[in-house]
Amino acid sequence: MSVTIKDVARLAGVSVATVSRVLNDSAPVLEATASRVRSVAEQLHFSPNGAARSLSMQRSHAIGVVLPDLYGEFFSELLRGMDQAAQRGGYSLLVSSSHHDARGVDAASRAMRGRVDGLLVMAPDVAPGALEKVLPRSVPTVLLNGRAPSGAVSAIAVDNYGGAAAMTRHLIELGHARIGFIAGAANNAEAQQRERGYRAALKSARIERDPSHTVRGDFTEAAGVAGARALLAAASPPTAIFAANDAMAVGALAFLRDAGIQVPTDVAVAGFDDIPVAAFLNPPLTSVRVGIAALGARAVEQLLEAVTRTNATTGPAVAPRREVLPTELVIRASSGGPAGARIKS
Amino acid sequence: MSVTIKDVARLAGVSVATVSRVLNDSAPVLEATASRVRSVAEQLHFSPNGAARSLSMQRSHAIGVVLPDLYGEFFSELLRGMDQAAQRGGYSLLVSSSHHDARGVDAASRAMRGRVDGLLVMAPDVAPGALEKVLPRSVPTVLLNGRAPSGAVSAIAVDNYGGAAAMTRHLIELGHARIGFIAGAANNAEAQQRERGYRAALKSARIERDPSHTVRGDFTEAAGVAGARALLAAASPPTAIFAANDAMAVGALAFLRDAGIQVPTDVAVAGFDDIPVAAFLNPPLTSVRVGIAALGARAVEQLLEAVTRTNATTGPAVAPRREVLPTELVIRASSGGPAGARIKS
DNA sequence: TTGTAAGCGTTATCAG
DNA sequence: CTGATAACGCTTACAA
Repeated sequence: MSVTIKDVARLAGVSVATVSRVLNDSAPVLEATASRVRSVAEQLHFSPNGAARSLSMQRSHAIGVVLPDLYGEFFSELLRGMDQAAQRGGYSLLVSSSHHDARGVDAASRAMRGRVDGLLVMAPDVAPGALEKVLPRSVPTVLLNGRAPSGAVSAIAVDNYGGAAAMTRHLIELGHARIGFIAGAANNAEAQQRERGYRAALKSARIERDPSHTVRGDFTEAAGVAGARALLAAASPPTAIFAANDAMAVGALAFLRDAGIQVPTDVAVAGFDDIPVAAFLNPPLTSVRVGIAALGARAVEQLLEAVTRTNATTGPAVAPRREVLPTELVIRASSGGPAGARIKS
Repeated sequence: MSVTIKDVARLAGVSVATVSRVLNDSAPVLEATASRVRSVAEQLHFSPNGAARSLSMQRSHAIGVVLPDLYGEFFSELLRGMDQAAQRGGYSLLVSSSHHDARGVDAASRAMRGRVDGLLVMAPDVAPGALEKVLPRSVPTVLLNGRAPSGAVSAIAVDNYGGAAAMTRHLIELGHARIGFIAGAANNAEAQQRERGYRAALKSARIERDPSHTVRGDFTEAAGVAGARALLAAASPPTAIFAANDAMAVGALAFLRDAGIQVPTDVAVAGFDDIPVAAFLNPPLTSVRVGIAALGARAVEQLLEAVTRTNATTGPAVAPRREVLPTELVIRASSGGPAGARIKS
């Protein structure tokens, strides 16, 4: 098989303990011995076995990431932020995706037992109760963008409610009274929060909500196409369309173009997330900026803090935290607002 | 700490060996004993420690993925395909990104030693020689979309050359003689191959290449904006722009819109990769379809084949393979071609 | 059918 | 400063 610390020890004429000490410089070693060890290790292309290391040190320097999906620019941004923060802390990412129910999350997190020092779980479509039941208590965990669970687990999320409300207000201020909403899946926590924000803003403005002005999608471009089509078929079609995420807004824009409807002149369009491509769309998409990569990075940082604070023997020793990241309105041409403006919410 | 197999054994009144046998059903156990063990394991929420398991079995059921970057829809698609294929085979993904030089790849792959059964390395901007030197010979490895290395390592790639040539021909057939090219980074293998395809197609058509019709980018949207701007500032500006990837094509489209230039009437635009959003752009983007997720999946499958064939004691026992995936031209409105056509190349 | 014990490759403790 | 050796948690002969 592969070359082990024993091989290095033998060839260098020392004990494995000494090799370990040299390579980690965890204890003083005669420079003569040390350099001999180093050169042998070099020649043999030795690098320590991670599994053995994890087992012995009770630390894997890896964190597990459990995701619902891996579709679209949102997730690559999220992973990018996570990976950066992890690498900064000397950690790697063990990724597992397409877990949409509690059982899937359970299976994924079990499979990671012993291989990760902490868990990042994003499961917007799993009920908090069910979720909490399957989360391992052996490693620190941070929940991402879900419903805040009842119990003692840390969570970080985006201000979905506030962002959606701010966007809705923006459209209202632009003079729109009939604002269509392309919602996300009914059981998706983020989708629900954004929808509540939309409704609340309408209510505050004393605008009665037309039920035919809300259609349900699933966060994909195709759903945006279908959603826009449905909204415009309403008895009194909306003059603005707010999609619960950017992918659906992209679909809406595509539909409107095909239908020969001008944006924003005939219908204004807005999205949520502000994925990188949003600024380059035609027209550029007004959106709610989330700072996706920053969200991922923050989640990792919070988790790593808990990990390093967690003494292996005493168990999780850090109070669960709940963090909500603010959003910012980014106004571009698709809404017909004062392009370039950014409004913190 | 966490509950181990010993705890289960003790509470069930059996030996750890029996617990192991029951949980993996690796040997016959009296049903009475078995169910007792299972129920104790259940109650204790036991799941085996992965590191210990890997160490003992010499198999981690994880594969390492070393990437240059994690930016844009290309990489989320790629990871999606990989994750799907991995999950199908009972494997997880250990991801490490932003490795642009041989040293980075070296560090990443060393860090994965003992934690993964195989390695997927994408390093288009690392010279094959340098790359091969740092690749571990202890685990099977598959190279993704790089230059084919000299030696004995498997590789899988997309037909960048053929795809780019086909796209260039498409634009020529549409009547364009001045075709601008927004290239990728000079040291990026994929970018080079695509550029060679573009040049070859021009040559075949006896079109003399205007040096000012090639500008260099870096695969980002911003580079596409700058590239389009530079091309249109040429003494005799091109009537078509072919960007070496879709992200840059997106940037080009954005620039053209801002400049009030009609696509495809004034200038035709084409990209490469056919990322999912391409079909929803305005206008829809003509591109070279790569099947990004399929590429990732295929890479994992090929690697897994090598992994399962690799006997732990005899070392890699599978002949290195080289696979090139075909591309397909997807013609949409941005090139002004017969929309909906798909041409295999 | 079950238990004992020898690894797997490191790190860390304890003598020397 | 260095070497034995006991963990780490699991699997798997080998015995019984």
